[in-house]
Amino acid sequence: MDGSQNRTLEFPVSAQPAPLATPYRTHTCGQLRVDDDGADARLAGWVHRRRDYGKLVFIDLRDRYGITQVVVDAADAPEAHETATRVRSEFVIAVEGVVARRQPGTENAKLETGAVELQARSVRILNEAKTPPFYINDPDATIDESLRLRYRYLDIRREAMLRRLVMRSRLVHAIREVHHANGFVEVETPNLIKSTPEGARDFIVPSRLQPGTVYALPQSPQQLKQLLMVGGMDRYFQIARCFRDEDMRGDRQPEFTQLDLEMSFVDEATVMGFIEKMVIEVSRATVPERPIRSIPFPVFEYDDAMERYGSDKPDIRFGMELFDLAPVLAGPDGHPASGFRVFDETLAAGGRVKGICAPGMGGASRREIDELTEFAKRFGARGLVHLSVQAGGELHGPIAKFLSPETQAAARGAAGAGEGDLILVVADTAGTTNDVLGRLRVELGGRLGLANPDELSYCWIHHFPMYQWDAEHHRWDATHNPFSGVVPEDEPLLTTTSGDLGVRDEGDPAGRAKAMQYDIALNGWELGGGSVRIWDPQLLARSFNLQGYTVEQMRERFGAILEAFEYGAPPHGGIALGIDRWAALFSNQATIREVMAFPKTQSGSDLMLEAPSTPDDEQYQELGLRFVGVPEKR
RNA sequence: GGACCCGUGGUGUAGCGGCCCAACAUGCCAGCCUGUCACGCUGGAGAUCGCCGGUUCGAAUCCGGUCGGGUCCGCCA
Repeated sequence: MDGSQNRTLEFPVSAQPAPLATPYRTHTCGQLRVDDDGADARLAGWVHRRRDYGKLVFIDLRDRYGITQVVVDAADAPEAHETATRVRSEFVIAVEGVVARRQPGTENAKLETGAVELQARSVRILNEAKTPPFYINDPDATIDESLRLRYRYLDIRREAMLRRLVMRSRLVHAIREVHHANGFVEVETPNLIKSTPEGARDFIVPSRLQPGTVYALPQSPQQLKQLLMVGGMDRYFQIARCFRDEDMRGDRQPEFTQLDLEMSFVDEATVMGFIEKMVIEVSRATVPERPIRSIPFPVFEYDDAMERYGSDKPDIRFGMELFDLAPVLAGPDGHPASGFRVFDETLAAGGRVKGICAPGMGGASRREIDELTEFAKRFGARGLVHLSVQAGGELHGPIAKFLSPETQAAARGAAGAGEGDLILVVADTAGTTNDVLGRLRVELGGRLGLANPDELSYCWIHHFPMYQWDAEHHRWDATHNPFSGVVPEDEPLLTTTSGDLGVRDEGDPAGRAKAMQYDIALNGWELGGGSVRIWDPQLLARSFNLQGYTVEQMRERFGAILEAFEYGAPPHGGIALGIDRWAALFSNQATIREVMAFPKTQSGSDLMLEAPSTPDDEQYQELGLRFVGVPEKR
């Protein structure tokens, strides 16, 4: 997908129309063709490479659109030649001359402009350049990422980075087109707002006009878009910047971009239907070369996804589903009687014994097995049982001797395993078992190369549980979004065992309620999530109460939206998709940093601007601020 | 908050207790070259091995700390 894998064309970044001619140039460096033979032209750009033959100098001139070879001949243009010998890599120059078809046999098929060259009449140095700290003209060079970030403006000159940003621009453009074509209105919402609890820590901005108070940066425009629905906007979208003060990962930055949208008078099917159509159109417009694996997108019940893939964002480009060993291990009376105590005891205690089958890994080395076991333990498993399938169907492994031939055969059947395969089994609580096997599945899928890297495999996961029990605070916590609606048939469950909403218990019926919550996953990443909201103020209050908010806290934190809902809120629902993740997946990058112009490091630094920094005295004064308890640094 | 990995001329790597005041490639500088396109040839400059401290007769190499970057857990949707 990326430049490093395809070097037939250098800088085929953009085939867009040329910009208007300017005093510096008549054409771009990606534009000239045989048809221009004999024409006068001016080009301007950066010196990609210079080849000096003494009396003859070649300069590869580069801009965003491509590379054109400039020839400077001392015999034809002595002054230009003299300048050309002084030119160095990354100098900014302007060249005037005549376009000429190259001599037969000297054409360069690697350049789109490779059939012609610009024979210079004059060469002007617009700006000199220091020797760059890394290679700009070598697409295969590996460069330390912190160096790239420190000199991001140079990194952006590199083909791979440039094409990713151009692709991202196409992505956002396609999003806007599809939404406008479907009657959506793009509305901007403020970035200086009030804290809206969404689980993550807020970034805080102190107010100068009201010392002692702060704004919060939005974690998402969630409440604002719902208020737009109350405002009758009907169909809203925004390319919204969001801020969350949490620790970073390859797919998480403190500020990131979401496609945020909301629709009125809809149910789950309407919203998912539109989003699916939109996602398909946007994918085809942005990366037409990448096939979408299945349309319509597969839809999984949350419970089902966890059961089959051990994940709420399954990568379904390959199978290797988890399987249940409980039926296999049951004795004639239905009680666990495999003979292997760990399995039997786990099942008797209400846990799960499940496995996955790694095709062709039956010959895995001791070292590989240890690695996988270590992997499983890191995610909470107490151990990992491995069984390799021998030629006669017999299972080999440390615990194989506990299993009768009948049990072995049944296990092989459940696993769908054949000769040479490796069966991996985890016995633990349902949560741990699924989680560990789900992670193993992704890990092994990667090792075995089971996923087609070209495919885009979207799927839906919906009907998440409404709440998770928060033992520490003794309350129900919204699994996703505190505004998510409950599926109509579960509405009566939004109550407590005691019937008194003030008294909450882990066994409350509310724990069984399913949300009208849908996530969309792409190739094993969570691309986005949304829900049909609770629009009935009474029901919303009930839900908030289950989540442990008192009436006062609700007023304090959700006052605007609760009040708004008393003035007639339409049924509404929406979704938010991570643009950075989408772009990273479209360009097969492992981190969203690769599709952001100026990302931050894991510790939240901008290595180029050297942010964050200490405020100056005046800022402290104006804001009435003082840092206390900050360790001396720097 | 925690675990792990990385840090050597401009860049990417090698060296992993004395053979190293550090090697290779590329870049850079100078000279030569009229058809190259990762041009070629000749010559040259350039790092005390992130930083601080320790162990040792001796440290780029071992240990501790620290700073920076990354991956992951927690956190986060």
